[in-house]
Formats: sequence, structure tokens, C-alpha cells
Amino acid sequence: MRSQSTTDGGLAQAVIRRFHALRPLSDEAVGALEQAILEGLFRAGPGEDLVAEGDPIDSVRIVLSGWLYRHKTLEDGRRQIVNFILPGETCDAHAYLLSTIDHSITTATPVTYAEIKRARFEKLMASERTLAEAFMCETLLNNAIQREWAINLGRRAALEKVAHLFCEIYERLRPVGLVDGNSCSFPVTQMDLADATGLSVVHLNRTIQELRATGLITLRERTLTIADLDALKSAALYSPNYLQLYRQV
Amino acid sequence: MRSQSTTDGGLAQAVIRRFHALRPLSDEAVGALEQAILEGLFRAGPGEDLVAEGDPIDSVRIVLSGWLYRHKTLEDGRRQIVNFILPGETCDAHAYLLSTIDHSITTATPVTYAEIKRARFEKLMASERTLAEAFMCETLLNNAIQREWAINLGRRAALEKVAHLFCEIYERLRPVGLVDGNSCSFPVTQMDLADATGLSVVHLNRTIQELRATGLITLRERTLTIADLDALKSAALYSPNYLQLYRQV
DNA sequence: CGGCTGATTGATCCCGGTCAAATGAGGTGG
DNA sequence: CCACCTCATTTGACCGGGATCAATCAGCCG
Repeated sequence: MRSQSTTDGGLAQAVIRRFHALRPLSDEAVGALEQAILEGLFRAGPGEDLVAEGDPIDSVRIVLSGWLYRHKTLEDGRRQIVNFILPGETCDAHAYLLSTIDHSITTATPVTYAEIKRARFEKLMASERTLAEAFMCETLLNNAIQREWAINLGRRAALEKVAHLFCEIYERLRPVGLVDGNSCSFPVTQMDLADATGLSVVHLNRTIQELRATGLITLRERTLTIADLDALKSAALYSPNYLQLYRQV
Repeated sequence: MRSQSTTDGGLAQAVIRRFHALRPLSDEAVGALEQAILEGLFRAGPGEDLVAEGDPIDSVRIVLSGWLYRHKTLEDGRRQIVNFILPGETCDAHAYLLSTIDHSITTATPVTYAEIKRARFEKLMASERTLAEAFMCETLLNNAIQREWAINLGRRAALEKVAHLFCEIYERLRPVGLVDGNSCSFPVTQMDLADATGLSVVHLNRTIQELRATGLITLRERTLTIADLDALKSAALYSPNYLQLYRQV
């Protein structure tokens, strides 16, 4: 069940860390953002739709913890996950400019998020220039990621697709401080992974086994461990420049 | 060869029409935009790279006429066209916020475009609120299109992919006034089309022949004619809501 | 213990890739 | 005007990666 939450506890840390990696923020900007976040905290359980295709949008949501994914479905049920939304990331900055949204957003895990109403958000953007730039950067980064997914879906072979997704998620979790050595949380089902890579569940399962067999990764109990990141990147034909927006941190 | 151009002749019409369809513009905004466009006109021949992966960006380019495409290439040469850029569309609004760009932009035909330097562009955005919103909308629209491409590449069958691409391009050319009845210009090679749909050239060719055989389309001399748009959309499992940003015009 | 969801395995099939060659359409220089 | 070259489209034959169908297995929860 979705419910308002009142706990705090440095929840906004992931967001702040990530924004700092995107764009230097002034102290005032950090304060204002933190403030806005703490005013509208919410929780959602796993498998809940935060946004459904066709909904109108009138607020911005920022994920403090947990994973979500954006997805689209064809009439006959074929589904494509078009991106994951990780802690610290924004669901839909500026999306209120659209009349309705073109895709759904569903939680993969329990999620904590902040909701900032449109008017509040616009005021924040107007008063904090560095913050507005950071949100703009985030939108551009999303665009870049989406383009990379296009080549992943269109041109990479099954093993490369899955390896690439693992590399990307790992690199996106890094600036938020959510990687621990060479492993990170990976709380999605193989069905979700299949829909994110455009494969069938059966073939996805076999592909993961192949990655395991070659010793490149371990995936157990919702934890991904990458034995040799460079080797995995090489197997994925991974090129990092689409994530360069993240400054070295 | 790329070269500065001095001719005018209502060249900015496609841009203005499209922006109006995106977002109502004030007369002042239109004037200022037109002015900025006419100050920096350029031409490029077909097959030229306007932007290469890894380039830094310090200006915004707006296409007045001609087609371009964004593409990414893997080490071993596999290429994916991740989107087309059509007349009236912007190459890279705000992209100067990125240190370098993650993909290349190449002309598919002779192209006329306007180049607005970053400083000039930012001044324009600051002084014309409706214009800034329109550019923001365009970025969001790009995002939405990119997501739709993900499901196209990941989940649609070959015939559906090609049919869907045809529908989308047709609908994107419509607000710019570049469709004529049920046909429009379609100046790309089958190789490009293959790389845009994630198919091989051979199979793309057979797919087009199938679309021809079923009487859905004609594609001759770089002109696409859609006999029955509804039928084509139905064959493509096309859902228009990702392009809803375009107001009815 | 039964029911459910998710992971795994096996067997078979087919869509779309690959390789190779032929045809066509401009363009160019002699 | 023709021979020749290049690039795009088309066709044919064959192959294989990944889809599909169908069970089985493993946790987990009530």
C-alpha cells in the first residue's frame, strides 16, 4: 500500500550524492532540495504502479530507496521495460509539461520516494539555478541511457545484452554509493530482466547461466557480483561514454 | 561540403510550425527565434557527420530542411540508428551541458540548418519563457520517442517494426506540413532502415516487399505512400499516445 | 499440506541472420 | 553513345540463435 511516511534519517542522501555527481550544487540548493524532499515522503510496496500509461502528471517524484522500472505494453501483452529507476533518480522531472504520460512506472521492490508538487518544484527551479541545471542534466542523461538501450535491444546478441545491462546498472549505482566492492543489490526477477533485454524468460535464464559458467558474474539472492568488471564490459562491448555525465567521484 | 548560407525565403517555417504544434509561442518568441535562426544558416551535403560521438558541443542546431539520423556503432561495426531528425527538429538543445556527446549525427540528405551558439541560445531561453518551455517539451518528446523505439526494437516482429517506423515518421512529418495526402518523402536507403529497425538489410528488404504485397504501402523513388493509415497502424500495433505532445493542428 | 511465484531444464520450431550472387540505376570518362 | 564503376535493391539457399511449449523443481506463505 502506498502511504505517507514521516521518518527521516538522512534518507535524502542518495539523492544529494547523485546530484552532486551530476552537477556541483550550491549549499543553498542542497538545503532547499532536502527540505522539499522531506516535506513529501511516501512509501510503496513492490509491484505497485506509481504511474500508469495515460495518466496526467502534476508532480515530480524522486526515489530515495528501492528500484522501479518504466515499461510499455503492446495490446497483446508483450512488454518492454524501457529503463530502470534507481535510488537517487527522478521519475519524471518536467513531465508535467506533457498532457499525459506515455509509459507506466512500477515498483520492483519496496520504495521510498519524495513527491514534490509542480508549483513547488517550479519555484525551486526558479530560485536555485544549479538545481535546475542538475535536473536538466538528469533529463539529458536519461536520454543518453535510452539511446544506449536502443543499440542494446537492436544490435547486441543475448549474452552481450545481459552483460551490458549488468555493467550499466553497476555503474549507475556507483555514484549513489550503492555498490559494495564488486557487488551490488539486484532485486529484479528474471522475467523483468527478460523484458528489459527483449529476450524470452527461458533464453534469459540460459544466458545468465552462461555468464555464470564463464565465471563473469554471480547472481544469487538478489545480489549481483561481478568477478571481473573489465572482462564483463568487454563481453558486453560496453563503452562508458554515455554515462560520462557522472563526474568522477 | 558544409558551408554558410545566406539565402532566406521563409526557411524557418518548418521550425515555427512545429514549435507552435508543441507549445503556443508568443509573437515575440517567434520573432526572436526566427531572428536567431536567420543569423546562422548552414548547409550540409548528404552523408556528412554534423556531430561525431565524443565531440564537445557548444551550440544548438535546428534543422530547416532535410533528414538526419542519430546513430551509435559498436566496436565491430554493428550500427544502430537510434532516431531520425526531421525538418523543424532540434539536434541537441541543452546538450552543451554534457561534456561530450554519446552518439553521432549524420545527414541522410542535403540539409539546411541553423546554428545558435550556446550563449545566444541561453539568452534566448532566459528572455522568452514560452520558447524555453517549447525546447523543454521537445526534449521530453525525444525521450518519449526513444522509449517507443525501445519497445519497437525489443518486442515487435520485423513487419511490425517497419510498419511502426513508417507510421511514426508520417505522424512526425504531419505537423511540419511535410505530408501530402497519404504520402511523404522518405529519403533513406534500405540499409539505413535496417539499422533503424535492428534488422539485416536482406530481411528488411523482404519485409518491405511483404508490406507492398499486402497493399499497405508503396515506397518508390524515395516517396512513401500509405494506402490505408489505419490498417498500417493496426499492423504495427501503433499507439499514438507517445506523440500526443503535438497538439492537433 | 496445498497453492503460488520464480528458476530451471528439455525438446522442437521458425524467424530472421548470413553468405553469395544477380540485377538495376546513376554517374563518369573516353 | 557506350563501357565501366559504384552503390542500392533484390533473390536464392542455408543456417542458427533465440522463441515457444511443456514440465519439473525450489522457496515461501497461509
